Amino acid sequence: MAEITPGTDTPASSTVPDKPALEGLEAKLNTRWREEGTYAFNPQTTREQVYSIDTPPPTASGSLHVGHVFSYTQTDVLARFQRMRGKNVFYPMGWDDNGLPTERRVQNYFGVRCDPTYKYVEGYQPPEKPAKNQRDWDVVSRQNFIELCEQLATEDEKVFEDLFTTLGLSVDWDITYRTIDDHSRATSQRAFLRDFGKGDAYLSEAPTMWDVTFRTAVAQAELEDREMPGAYHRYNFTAEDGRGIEIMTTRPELLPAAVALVAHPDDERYQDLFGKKVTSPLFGVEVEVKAHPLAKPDKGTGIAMVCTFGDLTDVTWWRELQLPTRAIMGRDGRLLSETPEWITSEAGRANYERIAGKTAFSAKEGVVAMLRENELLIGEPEKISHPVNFYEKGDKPLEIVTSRQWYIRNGGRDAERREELIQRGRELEWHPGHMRSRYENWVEGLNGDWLVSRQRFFGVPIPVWYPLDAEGNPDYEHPIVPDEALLPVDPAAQAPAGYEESQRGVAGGFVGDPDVLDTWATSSLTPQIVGGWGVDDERFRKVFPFDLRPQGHDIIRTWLFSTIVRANSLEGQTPWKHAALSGWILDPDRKKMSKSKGNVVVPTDILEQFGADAVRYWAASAKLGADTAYEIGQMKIGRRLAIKVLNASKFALGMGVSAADVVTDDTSVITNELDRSLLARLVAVIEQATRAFENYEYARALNLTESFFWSFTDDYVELIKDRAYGGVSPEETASVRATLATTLDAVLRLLAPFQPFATDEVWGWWREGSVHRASWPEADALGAGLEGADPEVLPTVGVALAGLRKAKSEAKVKQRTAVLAATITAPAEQIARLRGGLGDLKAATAAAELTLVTGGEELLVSDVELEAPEEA
RNA sequence: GGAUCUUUAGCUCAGUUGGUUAGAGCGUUCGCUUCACACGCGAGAGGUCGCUGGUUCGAGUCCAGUAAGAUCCACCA
Repeated sequence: MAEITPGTDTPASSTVPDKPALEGLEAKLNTRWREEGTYAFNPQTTREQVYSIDTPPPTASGSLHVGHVFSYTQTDVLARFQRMRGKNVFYPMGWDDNGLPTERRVQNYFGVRCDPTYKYVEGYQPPEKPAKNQRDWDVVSRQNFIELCEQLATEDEKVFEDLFTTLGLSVDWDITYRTIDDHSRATSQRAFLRDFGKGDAYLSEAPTMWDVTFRTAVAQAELEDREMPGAYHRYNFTAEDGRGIEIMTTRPELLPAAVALVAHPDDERYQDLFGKKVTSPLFGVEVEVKAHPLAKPDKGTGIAMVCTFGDLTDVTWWRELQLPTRAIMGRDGRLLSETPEWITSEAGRANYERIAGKTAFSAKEGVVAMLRENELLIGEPEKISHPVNFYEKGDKPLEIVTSRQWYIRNGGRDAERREELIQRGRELEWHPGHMRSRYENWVEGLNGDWLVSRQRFFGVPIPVWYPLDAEGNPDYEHPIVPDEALLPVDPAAQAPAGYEESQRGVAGGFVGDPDVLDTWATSSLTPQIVGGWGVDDERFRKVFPFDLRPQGHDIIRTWLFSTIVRANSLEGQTPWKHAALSGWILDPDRKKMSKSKGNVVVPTDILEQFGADAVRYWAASAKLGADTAYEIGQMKIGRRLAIKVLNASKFALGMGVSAADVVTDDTSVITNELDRSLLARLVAVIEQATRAFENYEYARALNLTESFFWSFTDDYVELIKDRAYGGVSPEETASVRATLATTLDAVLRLLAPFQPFATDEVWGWWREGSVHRASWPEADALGAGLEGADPEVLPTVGVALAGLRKAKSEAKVKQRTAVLAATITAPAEQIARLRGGLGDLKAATAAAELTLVTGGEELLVSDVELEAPEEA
């Protein structure tokens, strides 16, 4: 963290080129930064010195997206600010290679399939070319599959690392992790076992949302609604007195699974039926009529058919009314092929056989056909469109099946814990603040604990075994857990302590839990994984709780929430101090960019086309949380700014400006009023930009700095050229040089978080080291040295300058055309300011005579006499 | 059904605790090869701040209502 002492004349690392350009800066400076360890975390540190970032690990097997560029730039800008403020920034990078996307990619890439019951093969080599037919794929053990994943991930990660370095992320590339590597698996399993030890993780047999394609249970956080066509079907149940009780349902195929009819307790129509039996049509099964306040009298006929299970309301009724379980939906999404024993009538059993083994869709057609044949259907089905639950990665509606699953307590079944988690959310500073309400909405809407077991093969195995009793039945009440020192383990491949592998599946032996953990069960531990929880306590204490969690607002309910759940359970606190929520990238039509819409922009192309500083400018112009249009125009502006930085710096340094001219507090050399005015404005910009950054409003800091910089180049630099070239006096030249040096020094620092390449390139022309290791500019000392300086001199002279330029523009002559005479009328105060820059104004406009007149309400330039145009 | 955000120039957006005549860039129009920059420079046109009320000496800004768009959550018979 060597900071250059301002004023020392140190050798520059490169010279000012004749034609400064952005091309090639990314490669050149990235090499230097890596060699010099510019962004390395210093482990010799105190917690107070550290600013730690819990960076989102991108899915390395996914495709590069312009959204990556957008959100990661926003984080990087904040990281660079903190680093310049003297923080020891802990900015690692992780790769999320745990989960379905990687599973699929590894399968297709190598032509292999994972079967956890297979034995590990040392030195396994996948087929040279993947077999075309999936049936011919190699079948490998979980450990071999994980190794293949790591192998492929290494290649995929290289692509991301290249993108991120080209983009200029100031990540410490020596600190990386993968969510499927040994350390992450061990951390995930250790955390799971700790939760289990405390009773925060538990095993339970219960109805769960089930994806019939992937054949796995899914959690509430992975659900999404999709609007689907459906139809209301009406038919009668038969009461004891022979009366028909009409019900309305969208799922007639579940009629064989009916367990009750439910109406509202106050519904007068059904008072006499409560407690009575009714019989289902077609299947002749008796069910009881029950009362429950969740039944809505105005919905359908006011009385609902409860099945096990059609939807989550059925689950509630089943639980609260202690209804029998009559499951007919298999885990493959087909009705059970065995006729259920509760259907006893001959006709009922014959009817069931007609739909046995069919998919939900075909069974529905079958039941409706039977209802029609028997003239039991009341009216025609009424077509509707209604929301249906889907697994976010699935393409068939979810079913509800009963299965034994692992859960982690998340407040979904416990008001006290829910309140605690809401409280944790309030301890966190949200940027922007309104994102907190999304978190609270989610927590308040939880309808159960977090289901973490998945019936998949690839992932972090659930680290438990079950003893088998004398009959060979697993004892789920007493799982066998491994010693933490042995983690990570694979219960499908390893025997628990005290058992031999030969006892697997044998009565009196053991069986491994076949499932893996939900990918979020590992992703929720990124602070623990990268912080070295449990293996490097010293580091963990220095980085946890993290200062910043940057992420997209779409994953508040998953990543952000689950991370809080784990930290709350494991550490009893909020895992971070600040959460920065990035917005979406929208295409120019204001639609979310996505692969399926075919409107994805490849980020490497735009980096190539505009340069990293330009692309970063676009990303950093958007506030946190703001969904932002993908806009090439902003990148062009960013590119223009970066080029301007190079050229304006070239000009200033060409005036003989050097590091020795930079002023920090002793401003005695700066005697000119215009110069003092510029610096007074600079001080204000530093103050405001710093405050904005402290509030995570980097876009505002950029805006302030940029505006100042353009007025510096367009007005100030144009005004002072004559003095800078030495056209007035040595004192005036010294004043200008000190002002140029001080301004350039500060502007480079202010822009460094946004445009790290152009600013560091210029830094190398006249300073030592990297601007990214220089300190953030301080306003106080400089401001004190400028006491009495009038910040309004420059803009007032600027108005006069514009007036004279306008006269030339209207006359359609060159700007360097001489002004023979002109009158400037203004109130006394402005006339006084004008005098401070009158010499520069005359020189810049080639004016021979400017008459100042006190009067009027605003500054007016009049009676401009211009030199006659030259002969062509 | 609950919650949140957005609405300012043709476009993309600033506008901090209410304070003179509402800003920027792009685009557009008219000019200029000015010795840092044609990947440039200068100048101009362009807005009753979604709408209706209210508070106030004063409202783009605060309050209430309303419209349109977007998002999150819940519901899913």
